[in-house]
Amino acid sequence: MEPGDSTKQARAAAQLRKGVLEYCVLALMRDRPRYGVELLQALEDSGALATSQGTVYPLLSRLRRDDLVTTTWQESTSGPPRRYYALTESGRAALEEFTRVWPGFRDAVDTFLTTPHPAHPSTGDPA
Amino acid sequence: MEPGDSTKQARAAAQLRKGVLEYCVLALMRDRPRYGVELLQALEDSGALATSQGTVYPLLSRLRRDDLVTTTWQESTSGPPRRYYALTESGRAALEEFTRVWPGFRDAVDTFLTTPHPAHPSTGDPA
DNA sequence: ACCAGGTATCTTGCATCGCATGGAACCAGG
DNA sequence: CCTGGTTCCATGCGATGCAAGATACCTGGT
Repeated sequence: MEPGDSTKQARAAAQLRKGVLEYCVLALMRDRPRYGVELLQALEDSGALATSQGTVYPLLSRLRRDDLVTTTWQESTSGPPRRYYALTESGRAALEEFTRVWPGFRDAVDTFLTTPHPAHPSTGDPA
Repeated sequence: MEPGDSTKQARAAAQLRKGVLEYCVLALMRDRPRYGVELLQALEDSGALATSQGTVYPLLSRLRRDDLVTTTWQESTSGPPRRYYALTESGRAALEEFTRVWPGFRDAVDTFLTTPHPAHPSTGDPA
């Protein structure tokens, strides 16, 4: 890790991932079942959401525990068998729910970051 | 709580807030010192980031502990004195850092949610 | 003087989450 | 047999949002 920007950027980005990662993983399974390392690589390719196995596998366990995904073992031509994760109906519903909520959240953050916040015209004492 | 959407929406939104709240609070202090209840109301007004005192005050304590904000007591005309929070240089730097990181993160999530994810053309076994 | 209500701040305990670390299993090739 | 690559998973830590409760100040009514 370079000591220059990695510290602050990593800190901000790490907190940012919280909660969003779950739904990005669900989104990755939307059109096709995926297996662990594949998800890891897709997140890595996105840049801003790169993470580690220690994050993804417990996350996948939670998704399975909550019946958002089902898994099937499938043999591979280049290594041990892979566990493929596919969305259940609940998983698809959760993904759609998040897709509905996300724009409002995103725009709210954008507004906070870009809009000036002068003295509130109708709140606080005018003194 | 209505059993329909509130549960899922609340769940998704709650996880979403994690990590972002800190920087939205810093953003609210960018142009003017703020006090606790004022921040709470501003977040409430935004809709998507509404939260409670039990979230904001520990957050403000952390910001002060990490020297991202300084505080000054100021008397009020309508109640007990207020503790106003103002950005330090570190706090302003952290806010700017987040402002730099946020667009990339936001766009990455947008891409995951809106882009179809068919079989990867250059990854995975071609079988 | 007394008490109720609104304003404002802060603490405690809980559940959850990202992550570093480490380990285990399977397969191919030397 | 043994090394290396691939894939999976569990454990423990630190940080965070949150509900619930406690404390204190000020104003106004009786």
